[in-house]
Amino acid sequence: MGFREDVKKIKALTDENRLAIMLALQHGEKCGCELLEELNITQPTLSHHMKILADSGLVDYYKEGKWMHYSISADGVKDFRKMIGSYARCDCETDSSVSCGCKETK
Amino acid sequence: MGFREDVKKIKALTDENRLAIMLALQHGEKCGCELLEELNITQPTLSHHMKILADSGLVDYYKEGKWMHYSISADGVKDFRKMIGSYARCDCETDSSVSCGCKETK
DNA sequence: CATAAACATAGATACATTTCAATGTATCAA
DNA sequence: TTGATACATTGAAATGTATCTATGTTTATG
Repeated sequence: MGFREDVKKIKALTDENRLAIMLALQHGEKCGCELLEELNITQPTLSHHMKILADSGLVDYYKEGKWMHYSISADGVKDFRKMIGSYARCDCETDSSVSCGCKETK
Repeated sequence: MGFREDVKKIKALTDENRLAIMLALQHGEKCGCELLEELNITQPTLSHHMKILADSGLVDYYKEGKWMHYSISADGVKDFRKMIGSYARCDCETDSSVSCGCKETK
């Protein structure tokens, strides 16, 4: 099975600074230098975190002049929550009209 | 702010074996020795992972004789998804009837 | 062109995580 | 009591991650 990609995506949210960044972007896009002012980290460290968030699909970005503009990806967070829901759920919540996606053993 | 607890919980799902365990428990409880047969890991490694999942609140357990019975915590996964949703969401999804929980700056 | 601002990359350090072998503990059965 | 099963704990090795300083790149401005 291929959980590797899912693990990689979930790891995007396993850092206190990255959680703070997700909240900071929740009301619209910001550039790196704005985020830098809110987070007590250095610029290379921010660059590192933004790369991880962007790679996960949770954050979109575009370059304008010398600025990088970051924002929450609407599709990214939607897909992310759906993926999380496929692991963090129990039988009593299963939608019986939909295949559970697992192979019945025995 | 205290993201530490949330990071700790999210880390519960950042391991391929632990994702496999969550799926394996999705249709009801299992004991450790059953999980051991499905996962190519040693018994101490399983013990390690189950402790992490139990600490996160995603998995419940009880001891019966020499067996540990593990199961998905319905409340645990519900709270987990809610917590994830507080970070993995964008403005366009915000329920306008509810406070966003952030301090308006400027 | 020279300088400054915004960002990326490289390398190093400190720390965390996963895993296993070895060993300990608890429970049950003969 | 002896032995077997299920599970936990300890300690070590390998690997991964977060962070910084130093430096490079790109873009705009004087």
